[in-house]
Amino acid sequence: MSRFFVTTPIFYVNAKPHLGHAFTTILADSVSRFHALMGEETYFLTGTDEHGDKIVKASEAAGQSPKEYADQISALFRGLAPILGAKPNQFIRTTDPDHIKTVQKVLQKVYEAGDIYFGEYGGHYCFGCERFYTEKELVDGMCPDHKTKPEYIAEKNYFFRMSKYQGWLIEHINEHPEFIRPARYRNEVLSLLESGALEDLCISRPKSRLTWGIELPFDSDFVCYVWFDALLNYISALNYPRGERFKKFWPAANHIVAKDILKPHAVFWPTMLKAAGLQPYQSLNVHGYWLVRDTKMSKSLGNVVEPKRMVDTYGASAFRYFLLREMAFGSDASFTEEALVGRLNADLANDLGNLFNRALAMTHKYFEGKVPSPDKEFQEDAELKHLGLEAMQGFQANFGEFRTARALESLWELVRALNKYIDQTAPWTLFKNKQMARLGTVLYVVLEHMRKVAVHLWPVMPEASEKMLVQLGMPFEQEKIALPKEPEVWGVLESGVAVAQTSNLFPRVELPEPTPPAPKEATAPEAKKNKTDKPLPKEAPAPVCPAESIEFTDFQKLDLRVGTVLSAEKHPDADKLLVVQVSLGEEKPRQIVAGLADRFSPEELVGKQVVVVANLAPRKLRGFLSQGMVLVAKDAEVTRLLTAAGPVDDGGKVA
RNA sequence: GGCGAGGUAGCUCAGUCGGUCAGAGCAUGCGGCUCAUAUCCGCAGUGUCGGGGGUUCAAUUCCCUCCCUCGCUACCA
Repeated sequence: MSRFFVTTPIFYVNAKPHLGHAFTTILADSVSRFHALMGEETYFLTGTDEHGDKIVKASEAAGQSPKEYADQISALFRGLAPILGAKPNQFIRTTDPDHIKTVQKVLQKVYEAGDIYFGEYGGHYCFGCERFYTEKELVDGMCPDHKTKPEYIAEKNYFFRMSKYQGWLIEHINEHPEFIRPARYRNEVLSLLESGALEDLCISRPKSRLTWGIELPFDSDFVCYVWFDALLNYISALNYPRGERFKKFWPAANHIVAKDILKPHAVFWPTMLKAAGLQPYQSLNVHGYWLVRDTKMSKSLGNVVEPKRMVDTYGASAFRYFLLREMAFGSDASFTEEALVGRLNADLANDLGNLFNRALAMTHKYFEGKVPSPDKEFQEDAELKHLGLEAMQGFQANFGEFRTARALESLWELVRALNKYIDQTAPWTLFKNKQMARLGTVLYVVLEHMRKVAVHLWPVMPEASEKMLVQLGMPFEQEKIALPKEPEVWGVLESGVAVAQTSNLFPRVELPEPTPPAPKEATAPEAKKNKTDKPLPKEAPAPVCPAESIEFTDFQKLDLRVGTVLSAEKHPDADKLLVVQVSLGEEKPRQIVAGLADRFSPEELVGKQVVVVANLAPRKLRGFLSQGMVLVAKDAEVTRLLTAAGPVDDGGKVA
């Protein structure tokens, strides 16, 4: 029996679950179910990633210990799958003792193999900042923040000899087209690998700076870098190295990730596996982002779609269908409730739901609710079967490669063909003409195809699919379904079996009342149907700020000052940069490197009063220290300096 | 600036190793049916397949160039 292991990334517990996490989980669940129906033994893994500096910071902010904090957020993620109708086989946490042991085993193994070595890292440590600075970051040899000379510390860190495997990885990717897909991400990784030398990966953090992590087995003064720890969940969950699961499911691993974590999965992870003497995973499947009204949605922005509300409002099946139907594999997609409602009505209510309802109703009207026996096959029956065969094959081929949108598109060709077939054969006319044998055949052909559709939809909408099958008098039994044969088998539905009287799985829905403002032209049918005699209310002013709001104290963190530009010149080694000296009423003028050379000439700036961010962390830009940021206002057309309406003393505060 | 991916009907997209390849769904208009969830079926469109140039008997599909969008990166602060 062939095997299929599918994973989501383990989600980082520094924020609550949102649409992106929901999608990844739904996609993993659906492909897992698909492969199960295809006759494979499947294992579906998800979980949470809980170590690292960011978690420490977040827990401090919440006034909790890292573990308490991680427990709390992890529980939210654990609760996500059931809401979505997803059934992972395992939920792993990187704080699980078994995982920790495995990570240490692998570290030890790679260490003994000689692929982990001591190296001296960074060196310039500023005690004020509690961090290292690279040569590049230092300003005249001083800490840019504290203006003190950092101490040179030869901090020993452990490095993974990743560079050693660069050639191997390139070759492996070239030889296995399915290793990273879709191809655009494969190309991206290849160009990354081929463009320059891969550096070794620093995989340790000294405990003096971070203790919230897994201790290195060969040096108790260090903990493991969070990515090295996290990626290993994929095998620790299988009880590497001796577990039954590991023997069964490795290397049949198919990872699903969003495009932001492509590099760790496409570069770190395979080279880690290679170094540990393990075979690389089978495929890395990269999907895009869900945008919200074409604006980026992420943990750090406030415009997060709440998966639970969508499920509560529309049902898990419809929500899953929409996400899997709408996002082209690898590309970004836009989430709007209008689009969701549009799909739900057009595809599910009108096409599929109505098909079920009309077919069941006719079975009751003409055959007392029992599946009729088919008689002689007509040409039109054969044609429909052929179309159905191709539709189902198309579904399977695409779903197997994670292209769920195309798979569903293909299956819907059958759904639409069934509606058409009913119209063409006109059962109501056959009934009137007492052609019962033909009528029985027609209805049987429709019902049997509906069964096939329902079975294929199980991975996408398990709940709805099972209800459809109950309505057809054939409750879902996973063991009895052989999806690979479904396109061709015929006559599975038994004649004489009672079917449901009606089907109301997908009622039409309207957009919930406080209709969100639609900046773009609405595409949902409701937009037109809601038209009344009254003129539409004047469009509300577009929400100006999609970003999350901040507290006043956050604003206060900014030290905005007015200053006069004393001089400005082009940066000698940069096209876009100007080096300007701005008087802020301090002893010395500030040197600010501004990316304005393409918009302003140096002469335009000299003598002007500008607004600058005075407490921005200083940084060297192309060799020149920049101690602030000059603010401008811009639209699509112009860029203008931000200034006060009248003269203000240099150093005047903006508040 | 460099690298990469794209620009195809109002919208979302499919497609072409150059020759019925100008398509699907949604939206729009008209017509039909009545089994059905005001559902379904049929018909009708519009498109300079981003602009320009080139190769060819023939290009949306190949080459060059320009413009625009997005991603990564950088001299983005």
